[in-house]
Amino acid sequence: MVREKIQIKKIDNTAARQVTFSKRRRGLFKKAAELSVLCDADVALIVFSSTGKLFEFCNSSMKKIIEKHSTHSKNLEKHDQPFLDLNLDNSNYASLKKQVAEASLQLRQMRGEALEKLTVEELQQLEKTLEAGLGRVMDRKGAQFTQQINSLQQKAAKLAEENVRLRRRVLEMPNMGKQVMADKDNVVNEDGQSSESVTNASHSGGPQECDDSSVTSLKLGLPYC
Amino acid sequence: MVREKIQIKKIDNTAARQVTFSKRRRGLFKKAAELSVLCDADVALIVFSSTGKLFEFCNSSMKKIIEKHSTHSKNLEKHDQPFLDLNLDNSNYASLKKQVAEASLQLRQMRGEALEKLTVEELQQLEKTLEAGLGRVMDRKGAQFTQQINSLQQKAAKLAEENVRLRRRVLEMPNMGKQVMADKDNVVNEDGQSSESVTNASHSGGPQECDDSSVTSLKLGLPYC
DNA sequence: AACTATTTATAAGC
DNA sequence: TGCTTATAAATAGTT
Repeated sequence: MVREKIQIKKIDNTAARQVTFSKRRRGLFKKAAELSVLCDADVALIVFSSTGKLFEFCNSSMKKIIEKHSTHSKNLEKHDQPFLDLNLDNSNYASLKKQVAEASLQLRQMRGEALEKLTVEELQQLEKTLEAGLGRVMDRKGAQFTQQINSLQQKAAKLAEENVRLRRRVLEMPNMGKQVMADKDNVVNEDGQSSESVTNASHSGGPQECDDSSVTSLKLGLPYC
Repeated sequence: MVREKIQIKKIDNTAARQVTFSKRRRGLFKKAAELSVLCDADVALIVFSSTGKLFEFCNSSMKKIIEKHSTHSKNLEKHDQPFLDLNLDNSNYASLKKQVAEASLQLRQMRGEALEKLTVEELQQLEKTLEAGLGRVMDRKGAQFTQQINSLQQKAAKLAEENVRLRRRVLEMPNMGKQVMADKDNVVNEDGQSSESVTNASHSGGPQECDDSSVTSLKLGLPYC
């Protein structure tokens, strides 16, 4: 990266490797600390040198973060052997309790309860989080509404089409009288949900005028004809 | 580090913080990986974003490294009573996991994540909850501000009172000269936080005119005299 | 460890 | 999110 670009592969020369380890380790830990401060993140960094020496960094409590990490990855794992799991790291049990308590408190605070112990800064942070969440929820709701409206419009369009077809049929058979009734089984029913209004329409009399009143029930309030 | 050098302190702007988090996180993980390869080191890096999202890197097995780390630091920890705790109610373990999962999901949804599976009705409910919570948080914040202001006003009033008393004393003893100095120990110091300005004020000379300049440092910017 | 030429990382802006 | 650019930081090789 400097006097000459290097390949990222194990440095053969032991002395050189140790020097690079020292330099880069310092750089890495500095970056880790900066990230945790700048971005308010929880960072845990554990490094074992090739000689087995331990170096670690954590902006809060290493134990806490490791527990949090365990819980996170546990959620994704399958519960193959719960007993084995328990015996192997029973420390998780206590941490789970803590997590439940912590999550409950957070939930309560987001609902506006148990705010007494929060500082003004924490309240401000909470407010920001809530505003952001609220914004996303409202966006999502809007999207859902839009989707429903689109779906209804499509359905309405199909029904209107079907309606036109039915009316044509009625007009083409001006003398068939009650026969229209027998035809209702042939009505195309796209998805079952609208069958009621469709059959209602075909039930509403035998030969009929092409007046708008027999069609309005299919408009669903949308600008289709 | 670039267009402009930045101070290493929490980035206030949420959007900017997230952008920086993404960029620096990538950089940090790259460096961690390079260190592990170049220097044949064991590296484990766990990062939780401020929104609770987990990012991790490990050149080998996270579990292994954490265990290795535990072994190193376990020399300091005690094992209270892991067996007792477990045996007494291990049936709760699974339910605790469920609770954590449920609470996590709820928290994420309140933060505006994982909304895909929610119906419009659920979204509406969530929105109401968030609005209510936000309202309470803002109320609380306002109350906190009010309280701080009141407390400051009271403190200011007391200081102003004390000031009047001191000035009177000074006026009543026009010929005592340096004696005022010996009186400074009687100055009421409410909480220690303002002692500096108070003592400064009483230090600012012996017998003095009742000019405003000797009082301004006690006004705390509030409309008291 | 110090030096420094160069590569990398990245802050700000779009 | 990704790209660009100007500049700060990191650092490989040398001493």
